[in-house]
Amino acid sequence: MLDERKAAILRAVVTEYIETAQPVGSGHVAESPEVTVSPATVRNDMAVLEAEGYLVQPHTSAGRIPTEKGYRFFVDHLGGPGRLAAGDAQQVRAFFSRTHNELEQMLSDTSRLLSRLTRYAAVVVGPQHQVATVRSVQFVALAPQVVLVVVVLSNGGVEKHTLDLEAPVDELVVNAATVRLSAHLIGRPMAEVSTLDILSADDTAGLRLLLDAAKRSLGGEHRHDDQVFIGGTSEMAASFDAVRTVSEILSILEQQLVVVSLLEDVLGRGLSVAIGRETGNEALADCSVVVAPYVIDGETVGSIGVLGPTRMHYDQALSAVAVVADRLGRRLSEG
Amino acid sequence: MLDERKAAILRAVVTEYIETAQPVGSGHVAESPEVTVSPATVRNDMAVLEAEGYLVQPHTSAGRIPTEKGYRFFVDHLGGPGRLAAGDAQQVRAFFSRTHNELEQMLSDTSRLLSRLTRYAAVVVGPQHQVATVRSVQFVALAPQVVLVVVVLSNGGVEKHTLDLEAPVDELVVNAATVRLSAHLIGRPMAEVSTLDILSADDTAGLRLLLDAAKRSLGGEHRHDDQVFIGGTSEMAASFDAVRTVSEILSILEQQLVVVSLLEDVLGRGLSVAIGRETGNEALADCSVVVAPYVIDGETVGSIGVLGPTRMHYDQALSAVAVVADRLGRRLSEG
DNA sequence: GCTGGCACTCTCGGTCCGAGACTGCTCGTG
DNA sequence: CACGAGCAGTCTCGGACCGAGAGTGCCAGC
Repeated sequence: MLDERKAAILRAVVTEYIETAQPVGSGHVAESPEVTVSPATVRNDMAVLEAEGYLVQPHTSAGRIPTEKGYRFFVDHLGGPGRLAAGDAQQVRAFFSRTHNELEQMLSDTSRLLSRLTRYAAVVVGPQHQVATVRSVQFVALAPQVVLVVVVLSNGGVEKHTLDLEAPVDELVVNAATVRLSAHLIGRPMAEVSTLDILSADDTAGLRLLLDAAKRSLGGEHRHDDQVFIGGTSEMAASFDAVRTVSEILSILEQQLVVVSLLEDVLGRGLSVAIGRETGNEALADCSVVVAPYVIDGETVGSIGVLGPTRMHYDQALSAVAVVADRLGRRLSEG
Repeated sequence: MLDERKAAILRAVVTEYIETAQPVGSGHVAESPEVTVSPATVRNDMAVLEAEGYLVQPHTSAGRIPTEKGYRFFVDHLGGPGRLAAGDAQQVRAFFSRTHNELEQMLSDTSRLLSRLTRYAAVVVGPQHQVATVRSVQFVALAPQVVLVVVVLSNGGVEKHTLDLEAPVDELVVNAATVRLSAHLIGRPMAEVSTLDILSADDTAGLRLLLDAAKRSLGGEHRHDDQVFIGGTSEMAASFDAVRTVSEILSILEQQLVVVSLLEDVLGRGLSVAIGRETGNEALADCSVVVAPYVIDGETVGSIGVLGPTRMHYDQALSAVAVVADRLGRRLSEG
């Protein structure tokens, strides 16, 4: 563990480096109000901090910059109170009290809000449909062998699946399927669809075909269906200085699956911040990710996060993400 | 108009500059097989081309680079045959013969395909719902004063609108609205919704309220609802060398409205290529946009395009966009 | 009218300082 | 003996300088 003075020095280095992106020398640290000793003493401590892996020197006779371990200590032990600036808090309140017509529109706007607040890229993973209850089910024939099943959920979400059948089905069968599935599913959470016993022995082959396809499609692996909304990539780009880096990060962000599993990994590990390689993604070595889950009616159904450089304003990002996640969850719980 | 030799010289400059991103000198041009004169002669002609605004010199005693006017002439008069490489053509065929379950998934994948083919950012604007015919209409109550109207279209698209009502409506009214609107709308194109006379004199106030809200919402300005799928931003980023530029372009791409109107502007002017400032957007001064409409059942319903640096491989981009637009339209026409 | 030749210009990559910013170490001091 | 002042040493950075290379414009000759 670090003694108090070393912690103060580490904190000064991290905050100044985040601000200036320049290696920080002992002189600057000594000027910090929290550090009351002379530069020479600071130098001794910085040498220790380097030996213990919290700081590195880009080259001899340069200042120091934090390592991942340094940021980690900063985030874990030196984190500020994390209050949102008054103006920003006001902005969030205003945003969520405005009316948002469509669910997707609102989630997309939320990612913009979050990126505006933090000036980093923001990711919003839409609420899992699993926990929402079903309000309506309908089969619609598009072609003789193609039927669309449309499910409307209590949170305003709509899920649709195209069913490609092996045999043509009749209009009557399609209607029968609608009636049958509605009876079983309405009022129940989506998650139950895979456990339901819908078929009965005297159903026609066509009806069996259709219901079976619907059950497989609706109950299947849903990872695939997660909606992801990403905003603020332009702001994110501005905080790096190599096009190469930006391009690699964009490439990651374009792979929605990767983004979703990234967020869930981070959440799963019980953390809400992943720094550099902690993200588990080599291409994000220069990035940090701040994630928070959001909760609807007591259930964790999705997550939001921001992605920025390792030299991120962690306290601001943490509080922004926390507040927005909280508000979003509450807003979606209402109705 | 340019005489044949000057045209050949311009072409050589443009192609080499596109390849190397370096100013092109008279020596290189003279080595081109299409140019048979000596460097000295080339120099004279290049001076003329510069005076007429087709080329510029970054500084004295450097080679020349094309101006927007130079690119424009190149695209208009010097464009190659524009055949897709065999491998790429194969890739497109394979892509469109694969099954794509959901419409949105397919459009999103199409933008990826196009960006992979061209190595620039690709934009796909989803088919306007206006021309598709309605297959199903349903009202679903979410809360006493909130009703969702869900419309399923013949192309597999689903449109949903949240209706915030001034007064609570009854379940019976919701069902009545479903029946009524279905009767009027099924089998007709979406566009007709605003011209329909749905209400009759003896309708209850609740039904009037609901149908009226639905009509306004479904028939309203639909610009807002255009679905836009953007892919390949990472590849686009890699072709610029200033982070600042990349960030500005990303900022444009994040504003979907701007992107849509950009594509439509370009189409509207009867062009399919906009070079630099021709895009009408100052932030895209270093970019060019190649756009093609796609046609479903004889109607132009959407457009696709790529966005890259002004020093773009125009012939490749043009052919890729043309082929993909054609295939996409055909694919969506089938069923 | 085209071309070879030539003088000129401008960038680019290297080298070479000197200034500045740090560090590590040593030694005096409370 | 912990701290701090002082000092020598190191490394980067920016500017000056220079030569090589690339390219141009012009001119004279075929």
